[in-house]
Amino acid sequence: MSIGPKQALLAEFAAVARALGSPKRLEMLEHLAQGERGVEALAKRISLSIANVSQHLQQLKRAGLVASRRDGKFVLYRLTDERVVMLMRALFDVGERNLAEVDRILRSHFAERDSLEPVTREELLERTRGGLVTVLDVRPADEFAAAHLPGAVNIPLVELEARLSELDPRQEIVAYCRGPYCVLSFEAVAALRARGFKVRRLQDGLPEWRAAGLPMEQGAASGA
Amino acid sequence: MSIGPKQALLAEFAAVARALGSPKRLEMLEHLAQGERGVEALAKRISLSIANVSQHLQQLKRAGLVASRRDGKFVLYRLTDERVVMLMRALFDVGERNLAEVDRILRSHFAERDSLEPVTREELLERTRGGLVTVLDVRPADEFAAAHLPGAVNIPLVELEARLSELDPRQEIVAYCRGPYCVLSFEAVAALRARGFKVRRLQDGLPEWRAAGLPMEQGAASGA
DNA sequence: TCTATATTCAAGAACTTTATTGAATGATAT
DNA sequence: ATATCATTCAATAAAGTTCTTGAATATAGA
Repeated sequence: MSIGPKQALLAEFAAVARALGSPKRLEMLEHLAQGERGVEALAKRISLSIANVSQHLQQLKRAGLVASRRDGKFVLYRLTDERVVMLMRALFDVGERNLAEVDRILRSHFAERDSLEPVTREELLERTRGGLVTVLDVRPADEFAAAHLPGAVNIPLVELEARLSELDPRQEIVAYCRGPYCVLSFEAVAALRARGFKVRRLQDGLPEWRAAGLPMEQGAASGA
Repeated sequence: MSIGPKQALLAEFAAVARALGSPKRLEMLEHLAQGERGVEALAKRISLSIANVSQHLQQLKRAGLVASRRDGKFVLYRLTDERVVMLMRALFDVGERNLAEVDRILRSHFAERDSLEPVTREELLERTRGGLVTVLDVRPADEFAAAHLPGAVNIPLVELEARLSELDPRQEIVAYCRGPYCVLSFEAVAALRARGFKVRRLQDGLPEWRAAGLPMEQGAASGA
């Protein structure tokens, strides 16, 4: 008896899941969710050899999670579509709710997590309409330039200490970065709170914002 | 340098993805999505040794995808929550949209698929209110008994040919089974169409209905 | 055409996952 | 207690995955 169409389909879907089944590849996907990246750029960010990154990218491509195009000497990779962001969100969601170990890590490293009460996209949209909030993007400048939330100010986490004066201590700040588990925004909130700022984290990051079809801005300078 | 909290989190999420990365386990999850099952019952349905099924179940459990409870001599497994159904849906969705091979399989085995224009949950809800449709559950009787759509008639696929007289040829029929790729409902639609019935497929199956928080019925006899 | 640069391919060692087998555990009923 | 049945554990061989290394392509510019 040969395998039926159902087993064949499940085998394909399982292959997609397997492509998601490596921490390195998840990290690559999170970076690609910010925008297109070349192989070397990715390799640098996640500290892996170029050949190795290339191989991981082939796997992601075979699984239909990323697509690529050539631009001169470079090959640029990107997520195939927003469905991939949704899939990652669903994966993280299950992990966060059902794995004790995840809970432990979140608690031990992001102690304030519970008290932070993250801001939802809808909430942020309403508040920005009133002009009541500073939206703070703590990702590196190049990622900010590629795309960011409308009116956001960019202060990469590493520069935050040095550029505190750019922030108005009386206005509420909403910080965001790459995604729901991007460490940058957690640390930004911790650092700013310690200095008496009124800060909260955006629940998701830029990719989820984009996947929700909400407007974005491009370019280096903004808001501030 | 030790691994940071981010890598630790991604490692956990990757483990969840890896648990989904086997066709057999996906098949088990689809069955568990219908309701609780014992180890032996599962083993029978997907033709795998009991020991093997048990080991797969341990993996799914470690990944937080299923939970278990003991009932006398039996250990019954179930999905941890509806988030798992959402995750599988997101996975199938990405596969269906982005993998040429999936498209090929769907086309070659379910030629009518495009012409079928599946009925959405919302659409079905509206139509049942008007009493215009026969809702047909083509899953085996025991799965039907565990839970089914309100007012549904149960005719397992294998009995369909013999029980055609139970269906009213003038009324529109909406067939459903275990999930979006459950073969049963595709075949039921094909068989009934060949006999001149007006049939369509429900877009999803029972698990998605449940995950959406819609009402269900239990018990063997119903509707008809 | 030749050279430099970005990426991919190929082969191999270390490690992980899978299916199989048979033994061990845990709960129930005699 | 003992026997019985459902399930899990442990050990193993086969298959698959990961990372590394060095060679092979493909493009751009001289």
